[in-house]
Amino acid sequence: MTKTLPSTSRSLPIALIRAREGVMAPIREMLAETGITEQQWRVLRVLAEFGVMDAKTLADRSSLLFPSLTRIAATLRDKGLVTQTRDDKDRRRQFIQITQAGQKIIDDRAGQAAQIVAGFKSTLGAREYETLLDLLARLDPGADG
Amino acid sequence: MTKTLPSTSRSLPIALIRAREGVMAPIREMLAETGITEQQWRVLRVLAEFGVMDAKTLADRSSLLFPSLTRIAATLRDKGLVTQTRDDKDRRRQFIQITQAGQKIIDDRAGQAAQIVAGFKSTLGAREYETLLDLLARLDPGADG
DNA sequence: ATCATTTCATTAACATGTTAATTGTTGCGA
DNA sequence: TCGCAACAATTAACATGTTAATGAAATGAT
Repeated sequence: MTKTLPSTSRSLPIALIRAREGVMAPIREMLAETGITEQQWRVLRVLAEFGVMDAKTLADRSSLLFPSLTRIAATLRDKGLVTQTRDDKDRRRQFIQITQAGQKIIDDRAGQAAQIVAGFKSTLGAREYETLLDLLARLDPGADG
Repeated sequence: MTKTLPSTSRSLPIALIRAREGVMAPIREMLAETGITEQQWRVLRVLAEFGVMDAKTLADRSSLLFPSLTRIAATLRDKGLVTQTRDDKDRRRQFIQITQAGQKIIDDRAGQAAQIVAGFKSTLGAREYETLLDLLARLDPGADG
């Protein structure tokens, strides 16, 4: 027998897109005031959390493809929000570090961003929020499970 | 007190991105053989499910922004997969319809796509799969709830 | 009828997603 | 040492995401 596709209204890929749009809309609105994009914010957040790291690790932790990170890092460097330095031991490699200006953006907006996320958590309820994160993690092949 | 951001590993936006990547990877792989993109596939699926419709409705049902749909519709028209006709009553409007060639792509791949989705459903379990769709819908401001 | 407003659609400009090709380095084995 | 595979990073090329500006057509008030 031939399986039929689910109606688009119950399609998992489309549901993921719409949920992401719903969550990102207020965050993008907040970030618009800072002049940086959602992806640039993600990179700065990872750098703020883990400190200096090589580009490959940064791309992985930011969930960005390498070509995207190349462009984003150049943009952030031009804005003075990160610095790039070559590894003297292995000159193919590059280290990326957040600057004070970059850290200030994180510090200034972290509370606001946390409130937005807290809003969604209270919308779903703390218990279902955790359930959602667990289920999403199980769709990610990069995760443990 | 100031709330702190969740660790990026438990960030809802990042979890949504990674889950979407996990789900889309095998679908993109399948679509690569057909020469159409994920978004083009989404447009064709909506047209196959609902039939001819105006561009605005199509953009909405495909979860695409209007400028994106404009380009995608032009691409699909050039490939002979859809037709575009002006509304004689209101010449601003445009109707878009799937062609036989477009329908054939859907018919040829629908089973394969359904199997991929079924794989995720069995990974999570039918019950949790439905729970996930419900939770995702509650993050979408466009939905009812 | 005329003008301002609204609506549908396209276009522009820039950033990112995605795959493939290319460049510069390192390391290893013949 | 030479040559080559492997790796890090960039660049290229095309498609899409996103916001803003613009064009084109309908609507409504006066």
